[in-house]
Amino acid sequence: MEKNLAKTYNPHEFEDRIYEMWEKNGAFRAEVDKDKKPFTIVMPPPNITGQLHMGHALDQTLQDVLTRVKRMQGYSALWLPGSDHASIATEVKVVNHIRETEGKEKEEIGREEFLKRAWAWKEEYGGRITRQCRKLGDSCDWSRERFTMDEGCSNAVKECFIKLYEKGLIYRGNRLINWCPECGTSLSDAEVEHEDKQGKYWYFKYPAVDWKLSDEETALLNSKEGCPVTVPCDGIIVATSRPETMFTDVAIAVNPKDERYAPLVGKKVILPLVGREIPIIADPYPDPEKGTGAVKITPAHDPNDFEVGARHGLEVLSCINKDATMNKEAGKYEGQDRYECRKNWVKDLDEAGYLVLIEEKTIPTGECYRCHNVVEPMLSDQWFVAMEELAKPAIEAVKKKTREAESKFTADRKKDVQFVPERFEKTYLHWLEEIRDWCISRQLWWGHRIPAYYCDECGELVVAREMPEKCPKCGCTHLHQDEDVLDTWFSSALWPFSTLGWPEKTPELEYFYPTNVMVTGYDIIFFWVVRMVFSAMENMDEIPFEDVYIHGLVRDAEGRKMSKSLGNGIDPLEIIDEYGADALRFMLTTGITPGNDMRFKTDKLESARNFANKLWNASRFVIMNLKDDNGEFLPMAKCCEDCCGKACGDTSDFSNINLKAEDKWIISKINDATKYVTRTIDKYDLALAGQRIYDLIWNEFCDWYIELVKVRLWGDDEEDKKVARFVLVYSLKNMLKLLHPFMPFITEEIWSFLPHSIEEISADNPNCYLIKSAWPEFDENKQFNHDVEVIETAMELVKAIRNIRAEKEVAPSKKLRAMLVADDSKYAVFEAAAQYVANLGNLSELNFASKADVPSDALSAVVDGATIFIPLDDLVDYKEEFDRLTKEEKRLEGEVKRASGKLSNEGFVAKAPETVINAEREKLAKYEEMLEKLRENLASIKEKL
RNA sequence: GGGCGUAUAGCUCAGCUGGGAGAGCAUCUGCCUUACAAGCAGGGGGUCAUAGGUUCGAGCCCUAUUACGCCCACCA
Repeated sequence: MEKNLAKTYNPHEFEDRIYEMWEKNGAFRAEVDKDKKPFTIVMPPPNITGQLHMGHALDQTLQDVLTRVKRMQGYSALWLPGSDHASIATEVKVVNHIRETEGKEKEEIGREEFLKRAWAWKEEYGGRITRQCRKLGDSCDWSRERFTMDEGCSNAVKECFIKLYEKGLIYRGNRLINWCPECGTSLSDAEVEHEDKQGKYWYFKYPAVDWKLSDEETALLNSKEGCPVTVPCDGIIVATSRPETMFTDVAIAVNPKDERYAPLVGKKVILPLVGREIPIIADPYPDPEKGTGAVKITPAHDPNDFEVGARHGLEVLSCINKDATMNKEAGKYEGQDRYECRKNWVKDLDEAGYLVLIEEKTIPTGECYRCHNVVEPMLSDQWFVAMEELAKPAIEAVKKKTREAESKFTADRKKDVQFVPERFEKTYLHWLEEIRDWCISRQLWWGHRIPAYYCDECGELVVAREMPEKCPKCGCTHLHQDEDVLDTWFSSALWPFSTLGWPEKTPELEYFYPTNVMVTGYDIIFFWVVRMVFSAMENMDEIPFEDVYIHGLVRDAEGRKMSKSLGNGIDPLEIIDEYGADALRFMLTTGITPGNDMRFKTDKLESARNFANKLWNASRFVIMNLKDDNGEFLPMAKCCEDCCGKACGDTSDFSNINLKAEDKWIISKINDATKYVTRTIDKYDLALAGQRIYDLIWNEFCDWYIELVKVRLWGDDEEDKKVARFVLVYSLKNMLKLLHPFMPFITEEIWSFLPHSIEEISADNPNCYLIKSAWPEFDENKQFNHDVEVIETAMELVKAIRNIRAEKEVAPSKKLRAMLVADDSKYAVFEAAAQYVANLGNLSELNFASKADVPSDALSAVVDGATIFIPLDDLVDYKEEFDRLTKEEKRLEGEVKRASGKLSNEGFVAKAPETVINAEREKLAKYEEMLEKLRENLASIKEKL
């Protein structure tokens, strides 16, 4: 029975099967294990509203790579999955769904029925997302899966809310908030997106009430350059981008330092058409340089005006309803939509002669981050978190000075949060330093209902976990709960510890917290990262994570943001169907620089898929050669006699194995790569790590080692065959381990075809799956210098021969005769290299010779320490050969010029580090010698021309 | 108004603390060489945005400029 991989790489044949095996065997289960160090990542919970998009795929693959590496390095690695109820986003979807399927509005079916449907939605779509995570290969501990509205998380929310309320950090207040008329709820500042929109300034005249300016005063008023309108003597002109708010203007403000308006302060004007008289007040807010220098004040519809109003004790009148229609303050426009009213109102003002000027302007406009409708500043009773006190520890947790001062003394746990890349620290700090109170109540049903109760009798407010039996003030037994729910980010903010059991003191919380790294996109630093940090500092008195690894956005091939409206989104599941999850993962993790956006190009995917195929075939080659005629794995080298008796490659002790130079070479390459990959992954440079593994497998193992080893596998030396097989398996296994975090499926599949040691198939590891295998070990001292030099010298010569072949268009299959003229000093190296050169260069013979023995018409190539000659008999075109050598001469001349230029620079010799100077001297000597030899060859060819 | 990012081969992008410009794709040439045509071998292609500066030495550090992009911000 042939036991080998299928002929072609087809990820669909094994990806699902392997994932099932992992899950069945509890491979991702992370235990509280005091003998191991914990490593924790808590997954940013995807919303249950939809399906996985490419951003999730990137985010999760990064986390999975990190988790798998740490798991292999012996940590108890927990990647905790979950999903977010996404209050507003889900509610919108469920409302639409009910409208479509039942033809009803949510108010018609009532809160209770609505929530039933929302939970059903959650069951359906929440499950879909976790299935998609599995397709991606996410190695999360599904037994610990959480949901932001599950019982534990809900308790955490209540606990936190009550604690903050009792400390006075949560309060209820009537303040100006952002209101989305479409979603019908308040929004936090972070949920409002600012965009410059094309709009207008309308300049209106507000007529004077019993006053008139003198000619001098009028002239003074119009003395300012740049004022777009001429101000009359009997009224004031103000500009507004929102005329529909005029109904509730309560004053006109001018700057007290603005001399133009000094005579008018204290006077009154008439609100056009409305007829109400309003005062002209002096306040520092208006900027004399802008517009006319006079500003209308509408406290209920503008945050600035609200403050001005408060300073002057002005009335707060509102003319816009929560559905963005006008109320009775708007008089005959009552009931009209805000924009319809604007149109009619401006028209009427114009006809009445109050409209002075219209200016086209770009207006900064606030939009709802969910539905992108224009947000209305609105006075409303809401719950707020007082941010000033909470922000301080969150700032300290990230600021550099803290880190430097404390890191020296921290034993195990870090006290500060490190951003990767560091620059996002600025974004974070800036936002936190300017933060305002957080409006956390939402006029929605889907979410954590605010744990506040009101007495129906006396109106007393009680904040408690459960509804009180009776009012503590009046004893009335009729209470009702606050109708609102909390901002969805309130529960997300507790995610790093609520998922581990807080407020209970669970062993998990003790062991896995603080988490090690939070992986997320820069687009939710404000929404989420900031709030997790201050929530953790407040509730846990500890940071929530040590590192924040910020990644960019996945854009489409043209660099546009993927979005539903553009229809340019790419479904990760479709990509997996076409290329396999491994290819997608490799593409996502190697094509990026931390913090930068990436473009989704299919050529990168193909390249990753081809790489998988390459590995597949190389593995097929290895496995193919492991077997004897009976289809059994052959007994292998010494190491294995102690364990499985097979070519398990499971050792790094080579002392009893008679390694050949190429064996040592590939082992040293694996050591180099392992060191490099370990180092770069520790720094979150996954792309560099992935690239190195790619090079190791493709360029070093496939292109060279396999080719070098073939002749031995096909030879007669049975003992040496065993060595070759052993090194093949050893190399392949270590490469699989390095690659496994990036491409878990294919590596696991190949792994299952390889022989394993007793340890690897022990009871502890019954399925020998790679996921529990150790990260490769590397030995700093194991460099095998001489042998490595032999192989690399051979590689140089082979390349030179191949170059000659290609340039002269000699068929690769044609055997060539070659002569090598080597320097005495490196003779031994060339002697050892000769067999490899002959094999890979496809030479019929390779003789060592002295220059005198070489025919003068031979083709030649110079390498460090030797010249190789290929007598081509009648095939030589001297002109071509002359050109070829001239080209090479120019290259060497360039090298010599560069090196000698440096060395003749006094400053360089005086100031550069000695090692750099010596290296440069050696290079110069080498290239001068090579150039000299080449010129000799060139001269003899020239004679033939 | 503040803050940040990006400009390197035809395209998409790497380039770690300054010490001989790289990859993938595309392109050209030759190959079905018994793991792989999703492949093998060889080649061509870059004044590292511009201008200064620091340095023995700059793609990398500093300053300014230009272009594109992003984020924050209560200018009527």
